[in-house]
Amino acid sequence: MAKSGRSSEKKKKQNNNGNMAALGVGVKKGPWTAEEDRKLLAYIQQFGHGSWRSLPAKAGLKRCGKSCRLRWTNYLRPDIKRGKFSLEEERTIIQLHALLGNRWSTIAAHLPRRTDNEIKNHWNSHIKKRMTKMGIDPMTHKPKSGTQLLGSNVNHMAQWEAARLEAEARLVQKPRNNYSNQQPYNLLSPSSIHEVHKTPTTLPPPYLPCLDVLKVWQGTLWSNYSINNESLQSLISTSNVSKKNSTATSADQLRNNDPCDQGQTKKLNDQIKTQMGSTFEEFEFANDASNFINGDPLRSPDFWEDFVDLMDGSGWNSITSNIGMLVTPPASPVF
DNA sequence: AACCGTAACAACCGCCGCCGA
DNA sequence: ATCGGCGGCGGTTGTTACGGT
Repeated sequence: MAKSGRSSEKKKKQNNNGNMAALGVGVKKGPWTAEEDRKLLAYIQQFGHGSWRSLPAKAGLKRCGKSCRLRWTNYLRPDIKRGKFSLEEERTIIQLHALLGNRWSTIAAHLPRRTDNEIKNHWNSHIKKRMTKMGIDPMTHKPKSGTQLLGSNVNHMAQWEAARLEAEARLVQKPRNNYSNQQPYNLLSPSSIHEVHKTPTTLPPPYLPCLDVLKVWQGTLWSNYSINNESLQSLISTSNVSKKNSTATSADQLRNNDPCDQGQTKKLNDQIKTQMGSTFEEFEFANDASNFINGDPLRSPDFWEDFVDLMDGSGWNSITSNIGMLVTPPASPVF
């Protein structure tokens, strides 16, 4: 904890955060009723959630603010996708978990319209068990025999990629979390509140940045798993999605699916990727403005030193000359 | 029909970090 | 620099549904 000066008394207070019981008022727990859902939804529709702490009283609920917030974010929010996880979603979860561990909110940021709670539950009740059955340690993503699934170069990439994914998650989460902060929700009125999650949302999809690096990463990581594709397939799902689909390369993904295709930039990236191999990630990071928040780079000075060395003089020149394009090298920040 | 084990998922709890006073 | 309020996160528990005996 960064703020070490906090007293235990304060902690006690915090643990009762938003809890009406702390105020001596009876607070309801347990499953939410349809009536409670209706009240919560109606209030947020009209006023936005505002302060969660004060919401229950205003909305006429005998719940704590925290409970209301959880009910909203994990169940009532209209931009939530529910139901079975697709093959692609499961694969993304496994890959991101290999990189990030149990950082469910970060993982959720890369799965549009899925909540961290849902992903966590799905991991614990489905994926984790399947991995264990297959003799794979779900925490390390390695076979229990100890054989490494990831090559060393991939591990190196993983370090950077984990940082990258977290940074992207921050970018994703900000607009999504602010979605209803102070603004009333403008929804259709479903006949049953408990059908909210089945009702197609009238809201625009949450903002998601283009995850080129994730795509590249996925292709690389997947091809570096030493277990065969049939095993992976059974690990992910029993569905009949073709092996060809499931093992599409990052280049294929960029070529076929990339909604953010920017012509020459993509061509350059592809060429550089070929030229640079695993160091492509470093290039992309430096070349992406979203890796800087308020002007601060999301990577360490050490990284930039390495990167500048890499890009210095002949390295960059050989890449650009092979591509046949005149491109200025990405600038490194000043520390 | 009753009981039991398991799966799935909703909800809670405690801790932590951020931010404004 | 410190404190308190607040929201978010991850771990855990509780509840319900369902299938097998």
